[in-house]
Amino acid sequence: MGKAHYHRPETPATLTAGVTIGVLARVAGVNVETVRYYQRRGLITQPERPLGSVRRYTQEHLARLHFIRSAQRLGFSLTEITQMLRLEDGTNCQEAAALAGQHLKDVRTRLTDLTHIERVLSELVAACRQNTNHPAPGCPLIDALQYQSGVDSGADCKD
Amino acid sequence: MGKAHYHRPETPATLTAGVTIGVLARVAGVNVETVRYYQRRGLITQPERPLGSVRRYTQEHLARLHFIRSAQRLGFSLTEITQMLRLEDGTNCQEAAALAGQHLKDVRTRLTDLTHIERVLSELVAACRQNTNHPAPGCPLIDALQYQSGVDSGADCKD
DNA sequence: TTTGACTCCGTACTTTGGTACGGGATTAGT
DNA sequence: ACTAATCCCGTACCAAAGTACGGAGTCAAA
Repeated sequence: MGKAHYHRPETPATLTAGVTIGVLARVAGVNVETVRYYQRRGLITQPERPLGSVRRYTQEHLARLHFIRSAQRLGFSLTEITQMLRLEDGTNCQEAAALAGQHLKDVRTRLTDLTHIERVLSELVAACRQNTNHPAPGCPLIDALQYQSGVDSGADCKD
Repeated sequence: MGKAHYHRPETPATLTAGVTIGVLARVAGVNVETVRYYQRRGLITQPERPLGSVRRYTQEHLARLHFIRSAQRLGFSLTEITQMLRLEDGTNCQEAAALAGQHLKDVRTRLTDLTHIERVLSELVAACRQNTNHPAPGCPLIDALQYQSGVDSGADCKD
């Protein structure tokens, strides 16, 4: 931020004429290498190079990056996002919903597991905190891990 | 299971005299390579080789493996487990609690994020499912990702 | 025109938690 | 003693989502 001595015309909102990859990345808030990586994975198209010059990116590329970031925030993997992008015209709403529904199932499983972990862990931490007075009558946390009773989270029942 | 033509004396509960890595791994329910990997990471000690023979593992190694698995079920990383193992004598209960408390904070953050994701996602899926009748009036899911309003999970507030 | 910043491209490296492979040593059953 | 199964050890590989690097080309301001 504010490190460049001169600035390229960093059209912040419009970028109508097409911008370089660096500007696109800055506007989208990602690393240049990330944009290249997405291109390699086929998540965004690579514009043609105008006669031995550098590539110019447009609004559509920025929209794609927004799409990807939004989906990532919802926990979709790049593979899942790739699948969704095949349905991007919006005419395959039910397919998209099926995809997201499967993902939602995964999210709910993780949620259940994490809830259990939170409960066990907070109980153990609380027990340790109440142990302050005595110097070494054993540690509830270490003991629980040692003898694994009640530590079973059920999280490894993957099916 | 039942594939070996002859069986090594696979002492299931006692393993007092010391067993080979393969037996240890079977009893603990992990892969042999996993045991080696833990050794490389310093999570379990490597017993001496008695005069050009193979290493023998004891109850303590099995206990370590149980400890590691229990901690993993609670979502601790191997790095965190390494730290906890330094406190394994149980005399540093408060330190252990501090470590676990930090982890608990992370767990709660993930829990909050996932809860938000679950809500947004289930709403979007429900909206898509109600969209059945019309062929192509736009897809709520795709649209939400496209224009990223309300999709913000807050999950990228890493601090 | 020079200089500094940026682009392009391929390749390699990162992290986490392991798994797989290959060749030589050892061990156990017969 | 023979043979099959293990062990040992180093190294390479896997997924995911990038990050880093190096050299050559290009571009824009002074």
